[in-house]
This record gives sequence, C-alpha cells and structure tokens, in this order.
Amino acid sequence: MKETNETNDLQKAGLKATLPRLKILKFLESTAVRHLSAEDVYKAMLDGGDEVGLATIYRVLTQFESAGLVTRHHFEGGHSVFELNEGKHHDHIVCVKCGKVEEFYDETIEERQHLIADKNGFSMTDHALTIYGICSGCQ
Amino acid sequence: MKETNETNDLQKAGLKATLPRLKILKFLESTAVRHLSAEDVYKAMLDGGDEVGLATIYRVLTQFESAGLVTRHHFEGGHSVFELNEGKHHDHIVCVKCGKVEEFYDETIEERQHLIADKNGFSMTDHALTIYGICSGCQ
DNA sequence: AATTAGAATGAGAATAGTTCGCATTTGGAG
DNA sequence: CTCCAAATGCGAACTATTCTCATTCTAATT
Repeated sequence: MKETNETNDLQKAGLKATLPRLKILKFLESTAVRHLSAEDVYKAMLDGGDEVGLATIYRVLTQFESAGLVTRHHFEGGHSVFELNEGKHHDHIVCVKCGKVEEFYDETIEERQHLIADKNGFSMTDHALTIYGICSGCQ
Repeated sequence: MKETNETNDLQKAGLKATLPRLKILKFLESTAVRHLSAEDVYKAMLDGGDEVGLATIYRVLTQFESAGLVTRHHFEGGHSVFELNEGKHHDHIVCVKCGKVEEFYDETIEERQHLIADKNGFSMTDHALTIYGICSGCQ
C-alpha cells in the first residue's frame, strides 16, 4: 500500500493531498504539544527543514477546522490555538502563569449546557468552557 | 452633594476622576447594550459629541478591568468585548447568526468547575463559559 | 508517461485590533 | 493658585490574520 494514512485522511475530508497539508497533518499527529498557534506550526515546519508559507499554515488550519480535523480555541491572549481532533470532546483548564493546558470532561456540565440552551430558545451548535487558574507547579 | 456617583466610583477604584474616564463610565452605565467593543465605545463618544482618542478608550477600559469595574470577554471573532460589572456573575450564550448575547447563571456548573479545578491541582482564578448556538429568531 | 485545467501555494501587501512613545494637558494636593 | 505627577491625544508601531495574484502542483485523462 502506497497511500499513507494522512493522504487518506485528507481525501476523506475532501482535501487534495498536497505537500503542505500532509506535512502539517503529520506534524500535528506526531507532536507532543497538543495546543499550537499558527506561528508554532510555522516554526515547527522551518525547524523540520520544510518551507511552508505562514499564509498557507493559516489557510490549511482553517480548512482542517472546517473539515473537522482540528478545533480552534480562543484562549486568553487574542490569538487562536489549534488542536488535533482525536478522542472525545473535552474542555480546558489553563494556567495563567505558565500557560499549561489540561483537558477535562464533565458529563454534568455537558448536560446542563444543553438544558440552558434549550431554555433560552437556542439550538446549541458549540460551546467553549475554559477554566483559568494557577497550576500546582506555579503556586 | 457635588460629587457624582461616577466620580466616587472612580476614586474608590483608585483612579483619578478625569473627563474621559467619567464619560466612558457614564456611557457604560446608561447604555442598553451590555457588551461593547472598544470601537463601539469610541463611536458612542463621537456620537455624543465628545472627543476621546481610541488609545484612551483602550487604556481606560483596561484600567476599569483591573479595577473590577468591567469584565473583558473573548467571544469568537478575535476582538474583545467589555461589559460593565453589575449584579452577579453570569456566563453567556451567543447566537452565531446574529450575534445576540444572552446571559445565564447555573449554580451546578459553577460548583462543578471548582471541583474540576481542585481535582487538577489548580487554584481557580476565573473561567469563561460561552455557549454558541442559533437563537429562536434566526432558526 | 505526458498533458492540462483547476486548485493550492508563496510572498508580500493589506487589514483589524490593539498598544506604544512622547509632547501636551489636566487633576488635585498643598 | 501653583505645580508635578499622572493622564491624554495623536500617530507610529505591532501582532495576528487575511487577501491578491503570479507561479506551481495535483490528479484526472490521454
């Protein structure tokens, strides 16, 4: 089999398997850091010896978001961070000192969000819950 | 009594009662729109015949935030919106079609957030919960 | 394997939102 | 009423992101 997993993933998502997209997807799958800015991805490409324009990074990440491959978060600080979608939905707890991000999932909160949306006449499409605090290491 | 409420509020917050700060605070207290961008405030000042530089708007809103008079939110779209602090804490539900913002408060969610922070070894300082959906009018 | 049309990319300009630097003005303590 | 530190206004600078468009690449077809 010649086709890589990534090539298949992209095609299933309706995206041509171009070099920049493959490189970015492979990087996202291989890196230990789960929450990355566009700039982070750009630098990682450079470090890996691959030249990918920053505009392309933004375009590709936005396409990945539309295709459901990644999720875009708006943590404090004004810039977007991207996270590869794997496993199940979760929310985040961010350390305001060192920026560390932990993930959590709470069924009760999930349920109540739907209740609240219904009660307000909204059809819920998404939600963003981020807890800010100081992690054990920074206290 | 010569001192206005706003003058007192500012002094209590440790801020000199300057003209731009008074104008902005009065505007925030009088407007029906609770969630405003810096640009919104800037335009409101112009419409009211008051010349306040945009940089000053940003500085003052940031000071108000530090002083606890307003809260800054990062809804989708990249820019900050500010809300006068009055009444109790609440979270938001935002319509992704028309931008309408509703407020809600859910005790159960509040409690569970603290539990989750504790469980992860974080001392919680803040949180941001925004539900996105389509409001009744837009469906 | 060569052709080719349309999609994707790279580079830099453009834009939006926000902050900074500094000369000028202002608030309020004495 | 004076005076100094603090605050303001203005434009430049900055950051994150998007756009433009000439060039390159993908993949379907010959």
